Amino acid sequence: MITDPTVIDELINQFHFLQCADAGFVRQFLGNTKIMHLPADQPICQQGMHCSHLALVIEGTARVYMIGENGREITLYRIGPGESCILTASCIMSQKPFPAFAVSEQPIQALIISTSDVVRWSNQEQAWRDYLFQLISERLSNVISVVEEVAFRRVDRRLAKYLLQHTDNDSSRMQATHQSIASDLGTSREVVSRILKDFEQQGLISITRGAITLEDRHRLNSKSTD
Amino acid sequence: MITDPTVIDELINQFHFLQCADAGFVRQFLGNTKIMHLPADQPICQQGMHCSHLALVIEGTARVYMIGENGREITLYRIGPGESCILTASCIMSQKPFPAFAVSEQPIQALIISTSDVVRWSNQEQAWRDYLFQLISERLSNVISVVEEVAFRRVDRRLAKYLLQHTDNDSSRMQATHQSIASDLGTSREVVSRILKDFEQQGLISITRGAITLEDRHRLNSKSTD
DNA sequence: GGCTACTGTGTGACTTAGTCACATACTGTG
DNA sequence: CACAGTATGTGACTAAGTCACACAGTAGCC
Repeated sequence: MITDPTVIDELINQFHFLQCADAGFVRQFLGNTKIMHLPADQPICQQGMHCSHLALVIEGTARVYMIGENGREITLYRIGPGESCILTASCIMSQKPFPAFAVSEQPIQALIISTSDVVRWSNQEQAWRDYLFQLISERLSNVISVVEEVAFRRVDRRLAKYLLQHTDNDSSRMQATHQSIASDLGTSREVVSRILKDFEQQGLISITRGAITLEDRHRLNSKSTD
Repeated sequence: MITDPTVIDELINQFHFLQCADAGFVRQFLGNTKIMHLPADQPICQQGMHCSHLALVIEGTARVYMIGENGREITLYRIGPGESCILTASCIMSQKPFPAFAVSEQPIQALIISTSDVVRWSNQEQAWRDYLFQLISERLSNVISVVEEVAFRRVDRRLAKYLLQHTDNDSSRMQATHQSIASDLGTSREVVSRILKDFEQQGLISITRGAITLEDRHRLNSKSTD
């Protein structure tokens, strides 16, 4: 049950479907959900789990990833504000176990919705339904582009792109260990270390423990495309 | 418009949602769809296309795959009777371009539904909606398991599994070129050829032009798991 | 039959990736 | 400053992908 009008305003602002939905639904929605807080680096879903709730992220991010037999990881996608762990939704709608892992990265504030409400509302309110479809579709194309990456693209180019995407244009600096990068890309730490070292020797980046600074975004960009 | 009562019986039998749906919807459904025939090896969707129709497969199969920069292919999943090119549905619901390719493998007989009907019915009929959610979710987990395969599993083991999955227990023979196998697995023809040759030398299979016969399913199975 | 074009397969040499077993370096805590 | 814990570096090796080209089976055609 959510009552604070400031919070309600924020929610309506962030979750577009609440703007399109009719007033009765919004009332019901606010009456049946609650806000949850979760610290950073907490597991959210385990592989094989059955999901009992759907979380809509208000603040913070979560990472959804798989673990291979060898212990290597690969990130499927991240969930940010306004999004939801749609794999959960997908599991709810198809009643299958969750095929991956999810963990909070930053502290998370999220709306919690019970599976029964998820299903009920999807039969009742078009705005909610559209939101669900939208998210699942989004994730499907996310995951498909992950397939493309791992199946076809060279690690050095993927890494170059990754560095560009994870830094601002001005600061050009990112906090990350080689292991965390490897886990995102689905490769091994040694490979990342070697390629980074190579980039450094070419003057594209500079490396310090736990952080990387881009020195030549332009040349790095041409590396990433070929 | 579909009127033939035999055909209607078959459809209701094959598409479960028609059994759950109310009579009015079924009437509407049959009134607004038509049956299409497509020969084998015809392109269905191109990457980047906007989908104008959804096809529900009655008979035959289609393959949904991606092509990498280098020309290599990887199969994301196949669509069989009772299923639908749900990527299309996903594109329809999220209004995004199609991120892959689809091609008929065997001759296809399919129900054609316009995008507007897809959307309209999803707002109107729960059985149809559930069918869509179910399919998209299914595909999402399909594609996720493809990620797992390519990111973590060795090609020889994936190939062993592939051979077992694509042969009956009794005949143990399959028609396929090394290239077609490579395109399914997302690797290159040479790699498949070499591994197959290796399997042959170990007495697990025998190879003839365009076909493979399994000689020792049991040992092949232990190869596939490790 | 024999010629030809086409498709399918084999192979070596080379590059890129991933694995394993370590060595080494940095950082915070007491 | 010593220590434990985390982060990175490196060589040797295996697995996978690329490239160039050889060669074998098949079908059509005269």
